[in-house]
This record gives sequence, structure tokens and C-alpha cells, in this order.
Amino acid sequence: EFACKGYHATSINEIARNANISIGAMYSYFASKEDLFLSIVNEAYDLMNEILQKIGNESKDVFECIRKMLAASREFALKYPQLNQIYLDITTQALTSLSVRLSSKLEMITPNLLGEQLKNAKKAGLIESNLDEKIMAYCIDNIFMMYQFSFSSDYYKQRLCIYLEIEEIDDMDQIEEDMYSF
Amino acid sequence: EFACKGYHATSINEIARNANISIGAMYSYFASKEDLFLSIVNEAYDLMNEILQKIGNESKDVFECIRKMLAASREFALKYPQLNQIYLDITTQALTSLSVRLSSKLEMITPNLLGEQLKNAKKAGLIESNLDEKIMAYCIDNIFMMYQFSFSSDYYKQRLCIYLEIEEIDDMDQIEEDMYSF
Amino acid sequence: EFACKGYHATSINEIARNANISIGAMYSYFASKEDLFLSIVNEAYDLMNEILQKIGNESKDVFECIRKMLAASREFALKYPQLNQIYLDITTQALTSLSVRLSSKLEMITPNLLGEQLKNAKKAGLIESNLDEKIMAYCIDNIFMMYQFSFSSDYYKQRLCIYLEIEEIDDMDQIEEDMYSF
Amino acid sequence: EFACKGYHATSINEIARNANISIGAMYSYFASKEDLFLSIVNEAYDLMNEILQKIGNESKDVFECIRKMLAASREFALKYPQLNQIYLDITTQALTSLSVRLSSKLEMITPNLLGEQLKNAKKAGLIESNLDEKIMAYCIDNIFMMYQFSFSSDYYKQRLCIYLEIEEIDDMDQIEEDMYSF
DNA sequence: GATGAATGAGACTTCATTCAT
DNA sequence: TATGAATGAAGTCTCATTCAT
Repeated sequence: EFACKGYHATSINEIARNANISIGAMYSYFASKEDLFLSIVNEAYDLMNEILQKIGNESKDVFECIRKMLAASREFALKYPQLNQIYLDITTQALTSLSVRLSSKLEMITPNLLGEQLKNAKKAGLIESNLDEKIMAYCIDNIFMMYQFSFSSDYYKQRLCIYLEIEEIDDMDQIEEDMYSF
Repeated sequence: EFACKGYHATSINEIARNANISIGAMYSYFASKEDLFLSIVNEAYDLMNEILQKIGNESKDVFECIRKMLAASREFALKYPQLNQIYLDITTQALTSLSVRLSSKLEMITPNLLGEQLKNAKKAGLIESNLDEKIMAYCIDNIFMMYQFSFSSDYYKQRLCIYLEIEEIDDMDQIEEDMYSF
Repeated sequence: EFACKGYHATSINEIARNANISIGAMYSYFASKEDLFLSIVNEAYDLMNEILQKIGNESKDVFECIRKMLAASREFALKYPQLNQIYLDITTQALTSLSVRLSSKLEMITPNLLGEQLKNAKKAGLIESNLDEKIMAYCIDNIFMMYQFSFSSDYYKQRLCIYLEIEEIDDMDQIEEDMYSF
Repeated sequence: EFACKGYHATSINEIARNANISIGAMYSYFASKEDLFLSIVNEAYDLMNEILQKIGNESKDVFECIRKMLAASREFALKYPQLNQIYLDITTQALTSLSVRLSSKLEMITPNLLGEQLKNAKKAGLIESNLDEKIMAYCIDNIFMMYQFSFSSDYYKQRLCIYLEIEEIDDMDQIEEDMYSF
């Protein structure tokens, strides 16, 4: 419900009805609509962080890291399409009021992960020395996020298709390979 | 109202009150809440397309084009912060139902603009020949969009600040210069 | 509704239904349940103050003042029985939360009125000099209030009947005469 | 809970939670919310009656009786502030529906107690013969009740302070002495 | 006998839309 | 044409009470 309709258009009563539980039961599990929503969002963050942490520990260098993060974006988006939609919603200014209670929201793991790998790559001479690794990390993650959203938002999906002149996102391996090359 | 609160949390009655217009008058100008919203969105698209069209005609090569588009992202976001917020809302899956009536939504001008310039650059040997220009255009525009959103969404603003380890987005010229270098 | 059931047991929806107006109309007149209630209470205070002010201006001495206030208590209680019930409710600790917005609540007119008259009576030697006029005013008004409530609250009504060994409060003139004598 | 919030605003579930008792246990002790409330009220009446009975047996004449009842009002109010608040609630018309089941409610002990003492005083020539002892008893008890409520209800507390031009009810002995003199 | 999850009617309130004036 | 009072469905949330365990 939250993923398809967004926070405000979603009705707690309808969620309860679809879940075959009474409204009262719903409210014994979650104190409020906000509470339920934030529970979902936190779960999403935990799942994403788990994946990212694993990538960080396993990657030898930036290049491997980038490859794995592209795959991880796809993996998360396809495994949890609704969480991914909600994640997109969260970035919206309209839900800023909720983000006050989203402490973990910005405990972003990617900046450190990418930044560290890029610094090492620079030391190793794998990257041009005149490039700022912080900006690089930001730009690269921009690409990841938009790619990830293209699996859950019709808008971003169509946008990707238009850019690549394709009908459907089928050959993800090829797309990721090309993005990696870039 | 739409920009700050999002579509569903916005009240038509309140818009009319703030505009010092009667609700009746409001409904003589716009058939429905949806209608008013889509009018705003269409105006946003027109304004953005206007800016992009100009860039396309004026740019000599990809590099100039990229520079100008980065500046244009910033310009649009600062000149029309609310339209930019609404633009972000539109990309959300939750508002997809509305965008059915958004005919112009995906008449995207950037793919052609960037794609063409990149093809020329490739012919001219300015770009490695093994890179796919469609993917390149997509990735580059991803960076633009996220940068543009960072001016209107607290989430993306904080995200940029965290990546760049800064408190506030001040020196946009430097940021754009570094992004351009990348 | 408020008078019979009390604030919390009263339903705004039922008030609207009984008033043959829609709930929406109700809420266009009064912003909230609290607002409606406080409007009623304020009206009650205005009506009471009006009566008391008149008494103050017209009374030559304490004795006339006491007579008139007894009659006024009865008059108000019989003319506005529901407002009188609500007034009793307000004195309850349970409605203290509302009283924050009841600025006029304690702008009590009686203390000054009675106090002044008693001071004059003392000067004129009509009252024993060892009596404190502030306490006297308080005690006398206590009697007034309970008498007034006896017209609107079954509890206080029965209590009066038990004390006077009567079935019904009929001969108010006699009662007031006896209270005045006391 | 009942004392602070009033009957309708009080939640049985919350009472059980605060009492570290399961709701089921609560309902095994008391058949309903009403039942629990009436149990409390009955206890309050018993406690008050106990105090009053003692006074009746111990007092030699009206004057001693009045003194003792003033002290008893204070004593009860300070010893059982919450019961006193609930007692005030009960006098409200809004709770009349409940008091149908309050059999002991009006088994008032004071009318007889005061009435008897006043009759004796009249016989003994201590009181003017033209005064009605029933009305006298009623008026005197009015003063007691309001004094008693001034310890538990913010409204009556403030009212007393305004009359006596004090900030806080401190010197109760003096107040009672002055009331006694009156 | 004790537990507490579950129920669901009903409370307050909002708001897109209509339509008599 | 312009107004804005009125509508009422629908949303969030509470809570007295039940009953399977």
C-alpha cells in the first residue's frame, strides 16, 4: 500500500482489511500510521546496509566494488521492489516531516565505502590524481541510485528505456557492464 | 503547497484561501485538484525544456554541453525550487496514477541532446570508442538529476553534503567544476 | 448534549445530527469540539456576568444585594438550566485541561461585588466588626452557588429536598426568604 | 485516573496497565468500568460517613459540631484528595446516569446530624428562634462542601484564593476559624 | 483462575466537490 | 460569473469488552 500509493494516500484501515486483521489489532502492533511506516523504512535500511556492508568487506578494489554495487542495486530493487519504491518516496521533500524520526536515514554507508576505495585507487595510481575522490564517489553513487530506482518507478524505468532505446529492461548484465565501462 | 506537502497532503481549499480566491473561482479555472496539479507540472516541463533547448542550440561540443547542463540544473532548481520539488514528486511511483494524463512527461529532450553530442564526440575521437554513448548519456544525466534535486530536497541536499563533507552547499562553481572533471 | 452527558461523553456528530446540519457545516462554525464547548461556556459567563453587573449597580446595601443574588441564582438556573449544568461541569477537576483556554473563567465579579457591599455595611455598623468580610463574601457565595446548582443537578436537587424535607422545590420565595434570614 | 480525568476520559485498560494487572484480572474483579467506578465511589462514601458519624457522637453542641465538621472537610480532602475529586464529579448532572446504581448516594448523614444539633441549640436559646433550622443546616453544609472541594478542584481552589486575596491555601486554621466566626 | 491479543463500533476531524444565490 | 456554505465519505485512532489459551 505504502509503496503503490505513497504515505498520505495509504489507508491504515485498508491495510488492516487486506491483512485480515482488525483495526484494533493493527494499532496494538503499531502505535500509529507513522509508526508502521517508519518500521517498514527502517527494515528497508537494514536490508540495504546489510548488502552494502558485505560488499565493502569482500571487495579488493574500486573496480570490483563498483561492479558489486551495481549488482547490489539491481538485487535489492528486484528482491524488495516495494521497499525500493518507499525508499524513493523518502527522498521526496513531502515526507521530510517524517524524516525527523528517521535517525538512521542518513547513516549512509556508501560514502565511506566508495570514498575509501577511491582513495586507495588514487594512491595506487589507478585513478587520475587531479580528480576529487569525494565528488567521484558522489557522482558514481548518483548513477547507482537512479539505476536502482529504475526498477521500481515507472518514471525512471521509462527514462532508462528511452535512453537505451529499448522496450523493456531485460539484459541487465549488459547494461551494468556498459555502466561499469563508463 | 504541492511542493512542500506533496499532492495528497495538499488541500485545494487552503490553496484558494491563500490565493485570496473563492473555492468556486478555483473550480472555474481548474476542473479538479488533479487538473490544477497537472497544470503546474506541465508548466514546469515547459520551463525546463525551454532551458534545455537553448543549451542544445548553443553548445559546440559535449564538454560545453555538460558544463551548461550542470549550470542549467542549478539555475532551474534555484529559480523554481518548488517546481523542482514537484518534479521530484512526479518521479515517485506513488504519483504514477496521475502521470497517466501527463502526456508531455516523457518527451525528454536530454537523451537526444546528450546522445547526439556524444556521438559527434566519438566520431571526433574525443571519447574512447569502446564506450556506449547511450549508456554514457544516461549515466551523465543521472548525475545531473541528482545534483538538481539536491537543491530542493532535504534528503538529497544532506546526501550531497555528506559526500562532500561540507555543511552547506555554497561553492557551486567548484562543485560543478569537479563534477565536470569527473 | 454537553449539559446532559458532559464534555467527554458528548459526540459532535450527534450534535450535528440533532441540529440537522452536516458534520462539515458544524466544523465550519466551530473549529473543534473544544471550540464549540468553550463558545457555549463563554456565552454562559457573559449571561451570568450581565445579571450580576445589574445587581451590583442597583443594590443599595448588602441586604438588598443578597436578596437579589439569591433571586438571580434562581433566575439564571431556571432560564438557562443547561448552561447552569455546564457551569457545574466546569468546576470539576476533570475539565481542568480545557480551562487553560477559559481566560474569562475566573474574572469573577461576585467577590468584588459582595466584598464592597460588606465593607460598606461594616462601616455603617450593620455587621459585627470582628467578622472578616472576605470570608463572609466567600461563605455567602458558597450558599448561592449550591442553591443555583440545586436547579440543574439531580444530586444537589435531592440534597436540598432532603435538607428541607420536601418532595419538590416549589416555594422558592419561601426558601430564599429563609436563606436570607439566615 | 478517574479523579484526574473524569469517568469518561478514563481508560480501564490503562488502569490495569498502571496497576500491573492484566485486563482479564481486572474484569474478574469488576464486571465493568461502571462497576469499578461505583466501587470506588462507595468506598468514598463509607469513609466520609465514618468520619461524620464520629463527629456526631462526639460533639456536645452545634458550635463544636461546626468546628469539627470544618476540620473534617479539610481532613477528608487532604487524606483522600482523589476520592474528593470523584465526589465532586458525582454531583455533576453528567454522571447522574451512573448514580442510579449508587444506592447509598443520598443516605446523607449530615442533614440529621446538623439538624438535630441546631434544634437543640434553638431549644437552649443559643440561636434566634425565627430561623429555620433546616435551612440553616443546608446553608452551613453548603459552606462545608465548597470548602472541601477547594482542596481538590483547581476551580474551587482559585475561587477561594480570589475571595481571600491569597496566593495559596496555607493557613487553614485561620480560615476555618473565620468561617466558624461567620 | 489468569492472561492479553483481538475486536469493531464509534469518536473527532478533513476536504474535494457541489450548487443555490 | 463569482461566491462560499454545505455535504458526507473516509481517514486516524481509542477503548470497553470478550475469549481462546
